[in-house]
Amino acid sequence: MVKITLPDNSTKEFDNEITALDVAQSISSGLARNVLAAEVNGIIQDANMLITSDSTVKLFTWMDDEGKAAFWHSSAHLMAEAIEFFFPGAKFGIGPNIENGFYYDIDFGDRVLSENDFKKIEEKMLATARQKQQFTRKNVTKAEAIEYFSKKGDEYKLELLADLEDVDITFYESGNFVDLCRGPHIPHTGFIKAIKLLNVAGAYWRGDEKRKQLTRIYGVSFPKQKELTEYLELLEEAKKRDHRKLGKELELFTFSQKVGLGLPLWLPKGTDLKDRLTQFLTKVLKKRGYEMVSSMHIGNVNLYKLSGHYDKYGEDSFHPISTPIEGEEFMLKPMNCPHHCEIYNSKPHSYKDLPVRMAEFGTVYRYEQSGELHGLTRVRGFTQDDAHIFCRPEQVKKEFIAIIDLVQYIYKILGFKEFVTQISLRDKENRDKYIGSDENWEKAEKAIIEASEERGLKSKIEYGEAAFYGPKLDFMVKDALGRKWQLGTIQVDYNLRERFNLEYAGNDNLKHRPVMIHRTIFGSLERFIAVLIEHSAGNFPLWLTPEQAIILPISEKYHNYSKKVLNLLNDYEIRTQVDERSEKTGRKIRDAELQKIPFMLIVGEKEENENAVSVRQHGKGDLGTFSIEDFAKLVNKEVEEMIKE
RNA sequence: GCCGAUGUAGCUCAGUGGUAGAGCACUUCCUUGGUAAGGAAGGGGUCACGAGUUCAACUCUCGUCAUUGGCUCCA
Repeated sequence: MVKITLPDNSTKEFDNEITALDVAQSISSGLARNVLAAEVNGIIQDANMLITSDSTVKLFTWMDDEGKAAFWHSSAHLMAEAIEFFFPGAKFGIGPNIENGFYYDIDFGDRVLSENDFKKIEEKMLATARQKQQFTRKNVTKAEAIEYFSKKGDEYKLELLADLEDVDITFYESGNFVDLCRGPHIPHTGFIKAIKLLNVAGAYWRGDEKRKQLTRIYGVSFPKQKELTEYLELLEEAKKRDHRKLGKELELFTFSQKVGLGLPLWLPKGTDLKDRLTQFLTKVLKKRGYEMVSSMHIGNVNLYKLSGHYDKYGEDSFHPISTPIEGEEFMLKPMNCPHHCEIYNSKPHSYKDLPVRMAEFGTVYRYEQSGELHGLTRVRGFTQDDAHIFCRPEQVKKEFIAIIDLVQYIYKILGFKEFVTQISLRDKENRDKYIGSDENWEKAEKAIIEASEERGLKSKIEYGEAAFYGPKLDFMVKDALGRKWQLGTIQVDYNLRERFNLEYAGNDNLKHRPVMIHRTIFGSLERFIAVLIEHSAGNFPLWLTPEQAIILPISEKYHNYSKKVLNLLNDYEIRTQVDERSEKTGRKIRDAELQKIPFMLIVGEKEENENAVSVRQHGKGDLGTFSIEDFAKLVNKEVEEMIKE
């Protein structure tokens, strides 16, 4: 007799040994047809594994992340089998499932695999899938496993084996492919109905750039063709929203080989957008007790040696430049914090002055590897929306909460409704990697956790992800396509206050060290604007967009009236232009729509007579006739609504 | 930096071992038109760059640079 407890706490009893599939069958045959994997007493395993004693069972289908994981993991095996068929002797590294699909790292020896090979591999995979091959699990000893892969000549699997204990080593066999694998796998390959191999890439064996580079093949698979189609449509949509494409089309920024890699050139409209963003943020920050400061683009190399950044990141910075006569060395500023420390040190501080909140839109330069550069999201020169807060230890939590509120407010205004947070703490095992006393760390970690809880954030806690100088809280926004982007970060720092001898006089009249908090909301303006472009598909919020409206005269006869409208709207601080080209109205509308300008104001005889404009909204169509003043009020009211706290 | 792919007009892209193409954009002219492309003519390219093979290279080979998908890195 086996007693099975299900997640809803109901129980079922069976006479014999059973599998999770049998459990599913006892509930409904529909469920049984869809079960991909199961969790038995907390362990995720194959749905067809025998259950011999009373157990708690959870069943996973395609609707569950665990089900998808098994599905994609099995798809990776299926791909490996097909690849082994076409490329006998290929050696296999690892082939896991990932967030959206799977990959397999493979050593093809002298052969090269290209995307041209995808089609035949996909077809082979589908043909195999249709055979409903079972994944057979086999317990093997370490010696047996080593013998198998030695014979096969797969040194990667042998290396993986070397790290495994001689217990619970399992092989999975499906068709002609045998793999060292922990599982779980789906019951048979027949579930896999749609497959798409996406791209090939080089990937270092075990992520170590000193080791051999294997060929990584990414793919995705689904139980229904329709889901694959939808997924591919999502990828298409992402392509359409690519900020590099839209940045060009909307004339926001460009790059030039002559200027240099990773050094963006902001065009007039992009500059306008960026400036408006910084102006808005400046206003918000001042309201919240921040003071704006500014520092230069270069700093003495000794400054960064003092801060410790030179030792740690000197390799990733531009080489020092020297003054022509004295030979004094300067570096392009890689971060703002040392400069801000010196601003703090420019006068003595009392505990009464704290916290000091110092903000700067500081442009910094970092040597990013050439292969890393990507549009505006990874560049060599960028502007941080940086701030440093110098406060007393007991103020840390309050400051943290204030920053969390600020970040939330800003994201909301910019149209990001969802974000997730991660708290990065010390590695529990290895505390030597960090500087600062245990006491301070504990205080700071506690403050972060409490602040996060107090604001109802469901932060994921990661141990070992903290910076060497303190714990941090990171913000990741979700964009309109559900993609996550890391933007803001709040970090506590116990390093710089020692190195820069930061102090304040306490109420005991003794010198104390302030706690320093680094924080950014966007990370970098460049990166943020890239994310904003992709999130909004170039349809920026009305308050932020470079051009809010465009005036479209029906013909030359109305150019004078158009200019009158332009001047009036300018008086209302509405950003607009007149399209004076000798084109038909339909054409002007089309071009304005493509430029994603929020409002088109069509003016002709009727409007001139009535002192009005005919308003068409981007993506929506004709809104009817408005007096110029009413239109201005409409825009300004909407803008006000958008940015009010 | 490493592995793969790509590089033809301002943009999007065809194309062939034998004198370089389209659409859009641009210029000029005609047109003055009411809610997503009016018409005509014209200008514009060392086919990324440099070598090699060939009677002949935009095309084939190699190298360089850049772009791109990843890997590694990210104060």
